[in-house]
Amino acid sequence: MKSDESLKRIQNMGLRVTVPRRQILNEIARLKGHFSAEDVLLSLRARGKRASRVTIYRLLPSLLEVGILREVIYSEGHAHYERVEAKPHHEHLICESCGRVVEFQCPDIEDSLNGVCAEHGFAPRAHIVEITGLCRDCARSLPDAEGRMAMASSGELQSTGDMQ
Amino acid sequence: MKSDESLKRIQNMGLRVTVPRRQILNEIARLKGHFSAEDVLLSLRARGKRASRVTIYRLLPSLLEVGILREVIYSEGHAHYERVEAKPHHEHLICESCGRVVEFQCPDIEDSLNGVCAEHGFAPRAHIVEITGLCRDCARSLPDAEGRMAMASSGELQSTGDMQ
DNA sequence: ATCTGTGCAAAATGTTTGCAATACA
DNA sequence: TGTATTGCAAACATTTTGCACAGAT
Repeated sequence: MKSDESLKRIQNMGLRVTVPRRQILNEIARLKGHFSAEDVLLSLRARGKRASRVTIYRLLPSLLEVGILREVIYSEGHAHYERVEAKPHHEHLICESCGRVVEFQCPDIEDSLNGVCAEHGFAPRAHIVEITGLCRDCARSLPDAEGRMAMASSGELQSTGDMQ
Repeated sequence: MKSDESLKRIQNMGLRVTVPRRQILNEIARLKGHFSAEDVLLSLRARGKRASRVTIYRLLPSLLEVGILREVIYSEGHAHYERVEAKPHHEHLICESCGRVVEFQCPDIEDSLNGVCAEHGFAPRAHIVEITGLCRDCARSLPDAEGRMAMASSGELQSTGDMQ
């Protein structure tokens, strides 16, 4: 999405178009993957722009609200975002050892979530599906990954085959 | 689980059994639902015990590691835990308006996650599935909350942050 | 006796808020 | 003009760390 279009969107929600906001939107428009508020700030500074950290923190929720961003990756103690239009919705496999994040899509899961919401009369706004554990490489290289293979859930959520 | 058994488990992983640890484990053993580090502290203090906040923060990760606790509820800015044996694994519907948390189980989702891990050669340790939105009551009482109800019953659960 | 665990105080994160100055509409 | 927005500094909430002392094995 061009940042012009984003500007129009935030304008439509009654927000003013300002220089810092334009800069932030521009910066976000060029970010590819996941990013934090701090990432946006550093990225801005790297190109000599000086919108402040506070302004970023204040703008991000609005960008969530108008659907320009979505929140992702909840298991790391701080907020991560990504542009909604940058890629189709997906979930994450997060390696606890090397930090690698693998994305996946799974229509079946979406369907199941669907059903659950319908059952409970729940109006969903967003969902998180994250699996944490060891990626193939780390599972191999860590000599004793015993204990880690035990699922926290009742299900037997174990890998059987080779990765990717 | 009796805290004796928990003590044995942490002993087996090379940790010493101490008074503060015994108190913390005792307190956790009587907690029913979700709780934070702070909850444990307050709960301890309420019964005149004085294990420190720091000790709690240092013990919790070990309890995760030995499978006495699991982490739950990631979308609130601080860590929440629950006893693994307290209830079977389940996922959460979280109302953004009233804060109510509804638990649900869904074998189909577990199966799907299973499949995904197998495909990627990923060794899962835990997973999070959370749906945030509006519970039935809040969806009704909030005057048209930005079209959130749109798919509540139609069965079209949309992607994260993608509801507009 | 040894070495781990404790707890205080302080630091480190990540995020939010009060307020005076500024800039948009 | 009038109000929303900015940015600084300071507050905040949660979690982590340095260090000297206490306690478990």
